[in-house]
Formats: sequence, structure tokens, C-alpha cells
Amino acid sequence: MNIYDIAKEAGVSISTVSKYLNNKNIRPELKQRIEKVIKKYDYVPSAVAQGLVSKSLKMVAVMVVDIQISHYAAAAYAIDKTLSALGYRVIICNTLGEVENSIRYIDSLLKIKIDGIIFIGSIFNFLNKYDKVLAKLDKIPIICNNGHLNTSNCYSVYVDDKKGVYDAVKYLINKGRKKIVYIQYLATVSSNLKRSGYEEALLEHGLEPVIYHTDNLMSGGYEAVDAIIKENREIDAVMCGEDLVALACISGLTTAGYKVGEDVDVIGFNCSSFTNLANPKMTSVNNKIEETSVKSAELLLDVINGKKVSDVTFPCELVIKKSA
Amino acid sequence: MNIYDIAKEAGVSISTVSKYLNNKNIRPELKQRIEKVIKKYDYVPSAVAQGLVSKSLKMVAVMVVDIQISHYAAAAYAIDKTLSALGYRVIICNTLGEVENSIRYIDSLLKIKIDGIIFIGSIFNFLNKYDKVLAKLDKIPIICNNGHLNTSNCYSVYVDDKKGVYDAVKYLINKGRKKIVYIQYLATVSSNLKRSGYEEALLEHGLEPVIYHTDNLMSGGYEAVDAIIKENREIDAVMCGEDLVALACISGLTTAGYKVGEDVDVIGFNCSSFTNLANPKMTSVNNKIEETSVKSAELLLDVINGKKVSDVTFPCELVIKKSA
DNA sequence: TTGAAAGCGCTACCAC
DNA sequence: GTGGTAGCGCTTTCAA
Repeated sequence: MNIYDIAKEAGVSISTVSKYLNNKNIRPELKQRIEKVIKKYDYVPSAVAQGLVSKSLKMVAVMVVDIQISHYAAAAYAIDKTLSALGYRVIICNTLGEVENSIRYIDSLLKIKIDGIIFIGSIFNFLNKYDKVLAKLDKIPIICNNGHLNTSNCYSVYVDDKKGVYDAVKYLINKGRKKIVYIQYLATVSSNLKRSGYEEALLEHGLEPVIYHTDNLMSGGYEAVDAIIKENREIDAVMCGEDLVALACISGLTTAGYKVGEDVDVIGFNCSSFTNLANPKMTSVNNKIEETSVKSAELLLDVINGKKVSDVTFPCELVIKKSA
Repeated sequence: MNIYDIAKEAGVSISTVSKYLNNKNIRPELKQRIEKVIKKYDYVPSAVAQGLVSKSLKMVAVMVVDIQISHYAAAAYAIDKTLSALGYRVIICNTLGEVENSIRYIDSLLKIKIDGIIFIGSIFNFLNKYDKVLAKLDKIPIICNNGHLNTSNCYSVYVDDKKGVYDAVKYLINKGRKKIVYIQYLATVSSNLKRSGYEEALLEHGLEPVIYHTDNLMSGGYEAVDAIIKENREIDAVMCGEDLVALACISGLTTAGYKVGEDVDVIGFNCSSFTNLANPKMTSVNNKIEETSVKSAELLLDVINGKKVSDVTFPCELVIKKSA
């Protein structure tokens, strides 16, 4: 079934059918005839043929490191929800943070004349080192979440991660905590920023930063607690760069006899639903993943539609529950 | 840049360029000339124009309830990895289990002549009630993961969830556990099957099933433990339909003074990475989400390519760690 | 082997 | 308002 078949059976020209499909004015009588035939065959115009003319399949892509990480899943979810409601199709690309995968995806997207791309996470800044990639990406509408690409149509949505951690640590200090350690997960631009927020807050009060590192999202919190105990280090608070790390940390401390929220405070980051899995429920920094994702989607549409847009920065917000 | 521009600058016809692009035999001399021009402009043929001719954009869709749930994220991840490596683009559709969303996505996919669809989860069986939807979907290659649609090109990949739980509970019984409770999350076709595996194992040994229900993935385990304590119920093992529920359960029991893995065993389901977040590490039923997802992707390709395929069922496997 | 031309299913422009 | 027709950028005959 194509527009010719419909036109023939309805006794009109394909131009008229096309006009009907695009809500242009046509005589009610013809409208009815066309409508009837379309209903009869459940005819759906081919977006591919339309795309060849309009140069758009109404499709955008979201580049993430790994959809299995809840933070990225939340981003992809919010973007998909926002854009698919507006008739866009969303392609999610799991790059695993690797150059080759990223480039392969980008090439694939370019082939279908993707309408726009949203990059989630500062990690994608590495693409700025690849001039060829930037050249290919130039002109296409791009939004970077917590990052930036040097192309002519790229805009950014930032979250003030550093201040988010800074404020959280200030909160701990104001509560009278003095022996606050930080557990850093990985060492990306963003995770380093978070840590520096911690350092800044501590230094302002003449306290000494103590940092533990991990690259394991699941057991990282346990390992840090083990290290703390082994070193006989006295602590009264732990700030974590990730909720899951904080979750393990709370569990580890509890097992070790600490009363979390009393003897020792623990604060996470992301304000994910895992805050409710913690016992006691976890205080965490809300880095507004949903808001920034929705905003990214909206900005992308603005760029696509040629509207004037500019970068945005969101503040974090400390959500206090029971662990601190 | 299009095929005409390339042809003109290379001094050949567009047919020859097309042949070059499709690896057909052409004179080495022409091949070089074309290659040079293509390189010069970074020319990429339009998949949309190709799609109009070939009737395929090389694109498939994965329908899930919610990409934020780790089980579905893992499925989408595995499918995307498998298919994008083969040049397919993958669209992930978050239906939230709602009819309207599902139909809206399906219509959107039909418009772009999607090459195939993979449905993850028995929940999508509800579509069998909608004849109009089935009619639209008829003829298009479909794979259902743990479900089935009544269309002419649909095949299924099943996991024997029931036997997975049955075997796990048998393991507990063989260990000497007698007071085994079950925590069921939601009440889908699949979660009911799991529970029936538990019931069957208990009844075979003359033990009485005790079931707790929850619809909260995060706090469900805690609520069940609270209820158990409040009812003064004696238990020596807990079987959970979801890892996250088991995780909270382990945490709750530990807080209540139980020694998990000693006084009381806990087994989860999914064998997700959360098993390593648990303390002690969680014994869990591996329902082979990665394998079944990859298999689904492979089967879909077979159906697309007109190969003869048939349904597959995977067995579960108990992965023993420390919590049981 | 190579190239001219038809066709994929639409939209847009221009007469009428 | 309506319809004929020329594209959109490819692939695929079919002659040469």
C-alpha cells in the first residue's frame, strides 16, 4: 500500500492524498473518500520516503557509556520519554566509553541523517581530540550533558557536581563532623570535580581530606570500609561519589558495628532509588538527572528547530534522609 | 554530497559509483578514481535513500517495560551489542507496560518499516487481545523473550523460570532447610510461574508454603522481614523472585540479628551484579538474561533473512555464593 | 564492465 | 482546491 494505491481507489491524485496526510485544505468530500480508503487498508505513509524528501526521519540518538548503569538508564529514560511523546524515535548507543564504538555509532547515525545527538557524561569530551569526528559532527544539532564538543551546533547542560558535594560536606561539617573521608569511584572529569568539592569544603575548615579510590561500583564501599578498619582510622562521616558505593558503605559500616546516621554519617550521590534500599535510608545529593535530561531533550529540539539557545547549569540539591 | 556529485567528479556514471559502493566488479582504474573522491569528501551514502529502495533501514526495536530495571537494561544491552556489531541500529522502547505506549511505539516503528522487533517479558502477551495490533504486526519478524504473540512471523525464547526456582528451593531443602518463605514481587505471568516452582518443591516434601507479596523493588525485602518478625514466624530460608528484594532481605535479616548464610539462607533471582553488593554475597538463580537476549537477537536475524527457526528454551542455573 | 533510465514512495511547486 | 510533474538519493534492470 502506497500513496498511489490510496489515490487510485479514492479517485483522486496523489497530490491530494499528500495534502490530506499533511492536513492541508481539501474539499470535505474528497477528504472523506480518502479517509475511508486509508482506514480500510490501515495505510501508514512511509517515513523513509518522507525522510528522503524532508531529510529527516525524526530520529535522535543518545550516547551513553553503559545503559546498565542506573544513572545513564535514568537519563536515557527521561530523554526517550520526552522525545518519543513528540513523535521522535530515539536510538540509544552504548559506547562503553570506547573510541571505536563511539565512532562506529556516529557513522551509523550519520548515514541515516540523524536529527540530533545527546551525549551523556563528560567522558565524551575525548572526541574533541578527533578532528575527523568533529568535522563529521559539525552542523548537526548536539547537546552535551556535563560536557562539550567543539562543533558549531553544540550546546551544553551542566550540573554543578562540585558544589553539590561541597554543600553536602558543609552540611556534615555544620553537624559537627570532623573526620570525614571521601570514596571516589573512577577518575573521570566529573568524578574528579566531585572530589574537589569535598577537598575544598574540608580545607576551608582546616580539616584534612582523606580519600579512598575504587573502580568497583558494587564492592567499592565494602573495600573502603575494610581499609578504614584495617588502618584503624577514626571516622565520623563518609561522603561517596556514587549511591551504590554509599550503599555498600552503609552496609559495611553497619556490619562492623557502627550506627549509621548516629556514630557515623554517610552521604551518597545521584539520589537514585537505591537511597531507599539503604538501611537507614540514604541521604544523597540529587544531581537532577531527570531534569537535566529533559532539558537536554528540549534544548535539542530547539536547536533542531533553529531556535536560539544557550548553555544551562543546574544546581544540585542535598536530599536528607536518615544516613546523615 | 550525493552519488551524483561523486560520479561527476570521478568522471563516471552514478551506476558505477553505486557498483563501487556495493562491492561489484568494476575496473581498478575507475575504482581508484571513485575511492579518491569519496575519501576527499568523506562521502557516506544515505541510508534513507537506500532504505527507500531496499525497504530496510537495517533497524530493529526492543520493547521493554522499563530500561531502568536492571534486568531489562541487561537485555537491551546484550541485544544492542549483538546487533549493532552487525550494522543494525537498535531502538529501545520503554512501554511502562501500558497499551497506549506500546501501540504508539509500534505505529512509529511501522512507519519506518522496522526490520524486526524483540519483545522482552511475558507482559507483552497482552497484545494478543488487540486484533488490530496483531494485524499490523503480522508478517514482521518478531521474537518474544518469555512470551508469544499470535502473528505469523513470531518466535519465542523462553527461560524455565519455574524450574529455576524449583531447583533453588530443592537445594535449600536438601541443605536441611524446612521453614522456607517466598517473597514475590508483583504478579506477572512470569513471577507467578516462579512462585509455583517454590510451591511445587515445598509440597513435594510436605512443607507448607508461606508467601509474602510486595510491589516495591527497593523496600520489599525489608517489609517482608518486618512482617516475619512481627508475626514471630520462625524461618530458616528465604527465596526471592528478584535480586533486589533479596538484597534488602539480607540487609534486613542481618540488622535483625540473623546470620545470613548460617542461621538463615537467602536466595535471589536474576544473578545480577547486585549479588556482589550483598553482604554476604548472594546466591542467586541465573536466568541467563544475556544468553537469551543474544539468542533472541540471533533468531531475529535468522527470521529476517528467511531462515527456518524454531522456539528455544533455556534452563536456569543456581549460582551459589555465600548467602545460601 | 559501463551507463542510461526507470522506479522506490513521498513532498513541493506550478499550472489550471 | 486540485492534479501533473519534478525532484529527494539511491538500486536495479537492460542495452551497448
